[in-house]
Amino acid sequence: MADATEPTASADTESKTPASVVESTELENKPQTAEITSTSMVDAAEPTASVETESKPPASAAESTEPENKSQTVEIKRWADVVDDEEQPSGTASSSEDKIAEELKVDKLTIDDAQKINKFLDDPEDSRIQAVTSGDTPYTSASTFEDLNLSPELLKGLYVEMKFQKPSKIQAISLPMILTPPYKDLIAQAHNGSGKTTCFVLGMLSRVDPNVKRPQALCICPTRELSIQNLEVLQKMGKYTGISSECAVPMESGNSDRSRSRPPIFAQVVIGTPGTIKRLMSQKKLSVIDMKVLVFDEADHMLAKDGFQDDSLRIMKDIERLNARCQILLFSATFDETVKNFVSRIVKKDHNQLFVKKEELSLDSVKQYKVYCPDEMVKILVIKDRILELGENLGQTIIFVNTKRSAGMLHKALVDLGYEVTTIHGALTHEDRDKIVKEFKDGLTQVLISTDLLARGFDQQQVNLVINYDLPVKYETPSEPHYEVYLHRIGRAGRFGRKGAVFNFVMSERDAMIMEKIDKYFGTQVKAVPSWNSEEDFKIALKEAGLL
DNA sequence: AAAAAAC
Repeated sequence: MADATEPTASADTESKTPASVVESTELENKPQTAEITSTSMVDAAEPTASVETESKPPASAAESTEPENKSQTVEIKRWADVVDDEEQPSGTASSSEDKIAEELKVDKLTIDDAQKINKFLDDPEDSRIQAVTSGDTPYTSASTFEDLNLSPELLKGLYVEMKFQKPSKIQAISLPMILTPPYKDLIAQAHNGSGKTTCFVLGMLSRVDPNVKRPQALCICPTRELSIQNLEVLQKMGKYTGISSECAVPMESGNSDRSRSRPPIFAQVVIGTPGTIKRLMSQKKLSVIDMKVLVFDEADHMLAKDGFQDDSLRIMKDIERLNARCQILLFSATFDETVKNFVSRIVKKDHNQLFVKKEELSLDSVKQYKVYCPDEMVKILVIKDRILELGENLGQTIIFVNTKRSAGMLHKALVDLGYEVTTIHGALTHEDRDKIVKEFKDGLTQVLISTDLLARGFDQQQVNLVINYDLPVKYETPSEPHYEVYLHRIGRAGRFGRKGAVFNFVMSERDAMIMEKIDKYFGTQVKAVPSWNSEEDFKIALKEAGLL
């Protein structure tokens, strides 16, 4: 197990973002001014956070300095974690505040500071999130959940159920923007594992009027699995609020009731996939008249041309027609330039935005490697002799492939060799998919082969190893890497700042080129494992990654 | 000719 590193994150600083304005359209995301007032930066960071689907983790926590402690806090978990309990903080030093202060003066953008501070505290190169706010609404980043005026029931859910202690960086920055009237739209990018889910889940829960027994918050996700996972987080966090919620995903294909039609939805919060939501709306089984918040998780994909753009826009327009002021929240770890431009045009003019430069998007806690494999047979041998043998004690592993066929073939090859692995892809029945995911989440299976079905958002903290059996490439131009998918895949390891390793299998000259392009794009230098045939080389790599 | 979603 690796260590549990606990991330921490935190943003502590409070920065206020002044407004900078901007029209989004024109300035892409260049933030404009923002100053930061850093008020206090005080504490070291500790984040706690959330569960999310993705984001960057921070690392370590240090806690010694903790100023306040709430009595209600139960255990401390750090960055996002929900589940895990291992934890051990590492100490980061509370670094001298002066240093921090010094840095602070320098900055320009808001959230940047938060990161700088954090940098000193824990994670060495942390990411900077650039914020661009519109209008003159001032926002102060939240150093504690109390700063957010959440209901006591919701706070209890955060501390008792989620075991969060304080907001992670993205939470500290985005929550005030989400919860402060006037409720502006938000486009938010944050690292894998940093706690984005908590941001929009809290946003949905806190904006629901408990007295109105009709749907008031809707969250659209790219897969059935992610919808279910997000609903579970919401139900846990909102346990004491009494707010009702429901999943709107395709019904069990169970033989028995296909005929029985789905009943109308009255839950106050609805989370689901685009097709089902669209259908429910057209059948008038999902009323959007009281909708206050519309969330798109993995928003870049949901609004991409080759993603769910049509369904997403349709849903968005149907809601806005009845409710022009419905707040739209877009979250993802990735937003390529094209999508970024597109989404900033479809949200309201006075929206706020948070972005992270692509060069700062890779998680430092997750070490990336490439392994030259002469042919397909070698790839299987590497999986068998290196990964399955060595990896057993390292936590769980996800092996990504590009096609369902590839998934099936690899699965068969490994099973024939006597290994226990499970495989998931969209051609399986919903029941089988649910079962495979549950077994993996329960830790009953160690190695999971998957298509990009699980590339995004899947949150299983025990995953320390990710294998790109096939490198992700663009469908239209297979010689080009699919940068976003790559980032999402590797983000399945290193949740919340934990350590992890990624092995990219490079079989052809084309693959080598793809890895080069990936390095260039993200500003990384993925190291090569000298020989696929050397157990020692893999051990060194894993040791370097902190897994051995 | 893919991944997923779903009619």
